[in-house]
Amino acid sequence: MSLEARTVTRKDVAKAAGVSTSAVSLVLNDNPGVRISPATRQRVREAAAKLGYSPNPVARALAMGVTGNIGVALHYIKNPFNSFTATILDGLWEALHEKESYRCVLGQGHAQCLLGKLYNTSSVDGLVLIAPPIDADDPEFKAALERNFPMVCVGSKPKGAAIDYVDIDNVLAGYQATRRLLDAGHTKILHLAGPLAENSAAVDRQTGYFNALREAGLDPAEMPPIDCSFNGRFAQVAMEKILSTKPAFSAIFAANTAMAYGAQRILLEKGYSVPGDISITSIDRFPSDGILVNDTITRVDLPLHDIGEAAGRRILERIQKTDLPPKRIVIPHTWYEGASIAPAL
Amino acid sequence: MSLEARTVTRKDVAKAAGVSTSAVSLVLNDNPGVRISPATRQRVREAAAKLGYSPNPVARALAMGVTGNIGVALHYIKNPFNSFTATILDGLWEALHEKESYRCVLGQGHAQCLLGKLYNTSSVDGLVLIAPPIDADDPEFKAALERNFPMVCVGSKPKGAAIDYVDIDNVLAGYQATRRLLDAGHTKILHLAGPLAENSAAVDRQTGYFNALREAGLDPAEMPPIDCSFNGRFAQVAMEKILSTKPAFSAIFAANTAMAYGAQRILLEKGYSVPGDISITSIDRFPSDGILVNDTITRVDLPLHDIGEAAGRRILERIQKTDLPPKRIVIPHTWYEGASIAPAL
DNA sequence: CTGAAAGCGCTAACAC
DNA sequence: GTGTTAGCGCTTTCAG
Repeated sequence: MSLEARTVTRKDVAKAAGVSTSAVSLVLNDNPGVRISPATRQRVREAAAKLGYSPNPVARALAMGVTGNIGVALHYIKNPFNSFTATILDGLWEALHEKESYRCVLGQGHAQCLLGKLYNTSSVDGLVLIAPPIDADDPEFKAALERNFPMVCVGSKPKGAAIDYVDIDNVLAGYQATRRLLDAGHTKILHLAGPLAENSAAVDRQTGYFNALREAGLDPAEMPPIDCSFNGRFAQVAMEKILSTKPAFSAIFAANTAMAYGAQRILLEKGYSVPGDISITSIDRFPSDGILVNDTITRVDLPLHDIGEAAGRRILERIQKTDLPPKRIVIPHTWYEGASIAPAL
Repeated sequence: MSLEARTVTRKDVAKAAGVSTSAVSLVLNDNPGVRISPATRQRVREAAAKLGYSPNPVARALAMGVTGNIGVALHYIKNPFNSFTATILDGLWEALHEKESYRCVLGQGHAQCLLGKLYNTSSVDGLVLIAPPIDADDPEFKAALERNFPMVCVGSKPKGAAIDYVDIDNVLAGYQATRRLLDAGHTKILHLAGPLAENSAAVDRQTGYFNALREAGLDPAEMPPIDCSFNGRFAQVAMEKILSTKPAFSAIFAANTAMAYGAQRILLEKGYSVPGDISITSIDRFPSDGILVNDTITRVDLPLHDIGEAAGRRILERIQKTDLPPKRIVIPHTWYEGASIAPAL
């Protein structure tokens, strides 16, 4: 009897109720197919209640081989809980609580310890990877994939991996954002891309951009997209550099709004007007906290909550039936008409 | 050998390395005080690496009695991941990853299952309660408290509970927000309070409001605060009702910005100008995503990130030394001068 | 220095 | 119907 009161276990309940320990399990788990006299049930329940017994989830997990929690791998190095991930989590959360109540275990997302720390065979029953910065032949990732460990990717996936993948149609989104500018008469459209090397969404959006240009008879090679790493700062730096040479564009398609705002900021600072001189489109969402935001950039709106929800439902599905074929789940997006586009001169 | 490859265990490693299973543990855990021949160590490590062995965390947790993860109880019924909690989590996260890498287990926060589901004696090593809607004599809560189970409250705490509590000085904040209006010459100040019945922060802010009024020789009883439950909608409803009778106030102190914006919205709709006709102060923060927000309400700024960080450090401390006396941790806040105050006429 | 053995608390198959 | 028993995978004491 140490400082902390001894934890009450099945044994105590069994003794108190005058039954065997397994009887306790059977009663408390309402094990179907096993019938126990109502009198016994009653006694067990009472004893459990009186002693304040609740089964040790760790022991239970060890015995049953399931933990009841699913891991979420966030990868944003510095601030994993921005409003982007938060909205996804919110949707995920909702899905995970629809039926049984799974818990979310949040894991650090540095590539190396991503899987090793979180997954580890049995600490979680499944894994939701939010825009994972892993590549397809990461050994841990490959092992998990081969073992058929339940995983679903959100918003981006390791190149070429056969794995569930939830996202919008990024090619379409990139196409629409570009097309909108083309329709307004713009022909010189600068594309601020995301991290093309590691983010499949960035690549897809760029593809959409290329498609739209080609469809309009323009040459994508004329103005190569700029990799700003989905980062507003980088976009600012890039813009400054570009503007220092005479700009040969009248519009920008930024692959996310952080870059869009970064670019806009510099444009305004340098005396350009938006959309007067330069039009902008983007792909992203806003924090929907009911706070009034300066909501001006015309864009594809990301249904983050829905994406999270779909991911949640899918991981549950996959935990149930571990041998489902990998599936791409496309969430429909919408278009938001802001005030960042003007007709080309 | 079922569909899923058999998981590789200590035994396999032991066999492969030609040692006993305990030797494996000893080597892999770098158990101090136990010396093992470098040759053996080497062989064990190699075998483990080759087999891709990693210890089962559940079994380990059961054997050691610690899980390495800390539970976070969110209570916002509908959308737990708003930018408010996200910012706290972000700070918490940072603290939890400073040394060893604890994991966060997120739990549903409905009062009943809050503790029962999450805490359960050994599924988590400690608990961070974010503005918990529990009361001090909830049996589970009391039991945990008595057992000295590591817990810390953030932003609000069960009335009268002897428990660690991290927050700003809400009385001071309420005082400052009110005082600022008084200094501008306002004497009829409406207070939109939070859920006074269950949220200690709301109560404290109200106390600050009362203090400021009294100090100025005004009678707090003249215009009773309105409980809007920290909710923008409720604030809107309340405002409409109040405005339908001739408003007898020239300023509003809203205990959070959701209410402030809710109130402002109705005021604008009804043709009042802010701050022309009505001045507003508040206590809150904004999403700092680098997105341009319409940042006009003058207010006390909530250092949410710092609060989360402090909570993380504290829970770690408390896990280490389980018998620390309960402590109130006050995080300094700052003042943000927006544009929502005009001198009283 | 190494290996055997006893749990951690729970579940589930299997006799009684 | 009810109780006994053998693990789940790991740690750790205690002999060898």
